[in-house]
Amino acid sequence: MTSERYNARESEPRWQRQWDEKAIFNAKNDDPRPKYYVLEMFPYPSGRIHIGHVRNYTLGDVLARFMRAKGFNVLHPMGWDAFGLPAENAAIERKVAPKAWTYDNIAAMKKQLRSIGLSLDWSREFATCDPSYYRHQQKMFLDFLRAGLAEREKRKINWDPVDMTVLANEQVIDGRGWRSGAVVEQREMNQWVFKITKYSQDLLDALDRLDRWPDKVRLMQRNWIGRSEGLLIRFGLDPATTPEGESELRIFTTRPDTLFGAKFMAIAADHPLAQAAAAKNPKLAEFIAETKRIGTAQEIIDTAEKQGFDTGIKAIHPFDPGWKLPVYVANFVLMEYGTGAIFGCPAHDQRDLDFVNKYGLGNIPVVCPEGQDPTTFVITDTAYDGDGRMVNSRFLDGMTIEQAKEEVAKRLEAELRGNMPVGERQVNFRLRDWGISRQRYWGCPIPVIHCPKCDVVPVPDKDLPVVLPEDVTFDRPGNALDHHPTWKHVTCPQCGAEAQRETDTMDTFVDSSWYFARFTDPWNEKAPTTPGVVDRLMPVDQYIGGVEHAILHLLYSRFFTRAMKATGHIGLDEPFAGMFTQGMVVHETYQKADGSYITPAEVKIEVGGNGRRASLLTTGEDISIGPIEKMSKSKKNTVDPDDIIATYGADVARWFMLSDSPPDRDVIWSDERVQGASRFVQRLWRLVNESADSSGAAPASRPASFGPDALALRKAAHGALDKVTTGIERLHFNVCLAYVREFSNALGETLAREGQPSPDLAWAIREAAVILVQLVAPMMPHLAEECWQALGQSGLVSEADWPKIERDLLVEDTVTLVVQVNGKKRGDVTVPRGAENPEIEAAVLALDAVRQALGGKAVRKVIIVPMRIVNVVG
RNA sequence: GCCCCUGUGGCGGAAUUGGUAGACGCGCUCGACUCAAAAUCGAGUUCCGCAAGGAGUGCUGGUUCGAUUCCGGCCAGGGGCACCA
Repeated sequence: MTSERYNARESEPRWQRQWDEKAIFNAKNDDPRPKYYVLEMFPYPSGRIHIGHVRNYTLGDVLARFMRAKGFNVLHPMGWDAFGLPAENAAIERKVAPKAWTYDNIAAMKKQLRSIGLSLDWSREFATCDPSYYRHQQKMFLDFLRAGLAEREKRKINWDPVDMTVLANEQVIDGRGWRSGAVVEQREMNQWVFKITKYSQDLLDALDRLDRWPDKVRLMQRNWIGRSEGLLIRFGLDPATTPEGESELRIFTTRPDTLFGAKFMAIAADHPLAQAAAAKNPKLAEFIAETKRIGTAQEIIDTAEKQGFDTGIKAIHPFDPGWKLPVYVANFVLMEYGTGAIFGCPAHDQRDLDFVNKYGLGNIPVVCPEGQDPTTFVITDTAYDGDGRMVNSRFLDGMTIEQAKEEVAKRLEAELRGNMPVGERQVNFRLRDWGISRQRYWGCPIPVIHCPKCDVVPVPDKDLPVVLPEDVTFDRPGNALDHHPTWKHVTCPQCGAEAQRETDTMDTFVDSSWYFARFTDPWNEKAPTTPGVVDRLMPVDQYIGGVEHAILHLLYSRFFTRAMKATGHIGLDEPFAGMFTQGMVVHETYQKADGSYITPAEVKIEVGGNGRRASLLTTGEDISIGPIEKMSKSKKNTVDPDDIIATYGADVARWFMLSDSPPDRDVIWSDERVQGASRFVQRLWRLVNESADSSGAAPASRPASFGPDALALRKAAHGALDKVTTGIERLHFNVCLAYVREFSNALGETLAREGQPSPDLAWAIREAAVILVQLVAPMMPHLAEECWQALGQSGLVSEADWPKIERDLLVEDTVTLVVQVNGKKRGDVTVPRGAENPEIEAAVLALDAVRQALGGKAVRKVIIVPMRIVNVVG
């Protein structure tokens, strides 16, 4: 018997080397078995992995190892999202080249990742900053350009003044840059965009079919795409009040039913009509300028009061030529959405109501709630946006909102001004095209050349890749690529004239929008993907990552895959068949009396009768235990994966990550519980060794029959196997671990019995131990290998087939039914499996507890739920 | 403001399609082993009650033989979006 403790520090690197040498985790592209593609979001090589990575990759690894055991050709690759600003910041702060810094970080992180014991196919590893990757990205950019999926546009863009770069709308959070946190300014610039809006409807519709995605993520994407159905209406303008050359005002509305409640029109400050009117009205021009100035800081917009300025222009109501509506420039109307103009119906829109109340324009209710007398229905401070019947609306009166919308649309579609219908049904999306130009050095160069004669000229395929120069300096702010003395100066590929390279690089979200496809054949030097391969290994069956990428990365990837399909690089639309968003790792915070934060390592926790106390290890002074928060450097509540692995081993870290919380919820890092995981590792090691000892005399072949002890153990083993199997398939890892522990307790109890086991029990113990080790193998692979060896099993457990469930063992001969009287539990009754209802009823009614609970009352009804419960109603 | 999610012991959390609430673990209490500690093993641990028994899944109504689960209304916490027409 082994009394030695399991030594993870010695064991783990040994097994990692063995897996490595045998290359057992490498997927083959010509493997005939069904494939299973597990992917965790690849990391940015910041230099160190954090505990969140450990959780992310452990979740994926359990699935990968499980599916491999189930006989799938598992693709489980890893790479590096290696372009991005931190490398440039490091270059500025530490005078190291971005490339060297990045690759050093990759080497360091790879070493750390290996220490977790992940079953990754490292043969497919790549970094997105490598020309062998981004050359294909440049190729696809040119393909997109030819297909009309990439365009150059003069656009109002979000400028981050700290990072000195453009940000996509998605990257502006609360008016600030997502990375720098600086207040974002609006500027006009030439921009490369990807035409994601061409797929707005498709990206929306396909969400319904992504049934293995979290509802939450689908909903977020739905909202982000923001489809709204409505009516485009061309309002005529009163010529007497209108600047030369302007004759109509186009608005978009989702509420055409409220047209008779209109009190004003409002247009954006940068609407052409506003500009035209401002030409003759200095005060208006001043108002517009003011609005735009405020418009640069999102924070102020959010808190700004609704303001307007009467242009003097009058619009004509489409149903009544005599009805004139004042046209205001308003600070709450955006040029970017719809047509940059609205009609205001104050009675049924709070914002419009606030506006008219400020400028004294009044309101007329046109929708009256059911049961309310229309003649007394008045709106003062609160707009009514509920359901009801149309009132004060001429031919619409009495209709429902839906009927009125339809009627207005029908009439305005039929009415012509000039040759154009006055109304036109339209669908609007909130989604904007994806601006990808970044004024940065450390990114994928956009492969075009600006020629003074030929304009924008794509770099010819034969000249790809356009490689980043390495001799760059970061001595002044802005784009180091643009500052390079020679790189941008080239001749035009078409006419040979002196020309300039595009010095903008691509948003790093482009890099991560197709890496999953590249993993299918990263060795292909000629093309981004290989036709026969990519469609066999894609889509990703299970993608795992943080919910923070629910919109940006996932939506971009869905678009990019469609664009790749349109340009012949892939055969499918949706890259991720299954998506899982894992929770964060959080930790308590600790603060000294002066409010400064203390790291967990510096704190001693004592648990007494009156709760937990914390004190400083060094001085013993009292420390207050603060709220549980996301791990962050500023709160100092982080734990270092290296420390954890050095102290406890990777298996303990993995087991802990899986054990406490469901994977989609936050998990609280707690030292006590990590120690609990550590205890289980030792317990399992003892249990397996004891099993090996007590089953030494087991017969080589399966006994013909089993005694009650052996049978009970076998039932426990196969029961656990069954539950863990379905648990892993559903990603309910925390529950799986509970079943594993339950089963290990059962094995422990069997082993604790006195005396030498009989041959059949010895055989059952061996079987149980083997199954236990296999159940644990996806979660704690190193320990499992060690145990596998201790049990004398051949080969590696990482290569073993998943055990076969003997379903006969899951079926009991007798069934214990809970007995209730009037819904309250009063006992139970055990009957033979397949007993008939009258038989059960008789047995139940014969119970003393039942008779007592009935207290002499007659039985009105007996409800029997097969295999579960009997309820006697008295 | 709009949309969504989540509320179960001291704690993390279990609980097929409505069918024994609290699996499993952490912590705690008591005991065994030990000179002692650690480790390990055993017993207990939702609340009230000596017990019999009763109450109990945020609160409150409802549907049902039966509700943590379904429906209505509140309350609390978390997340997403936002002058979006």
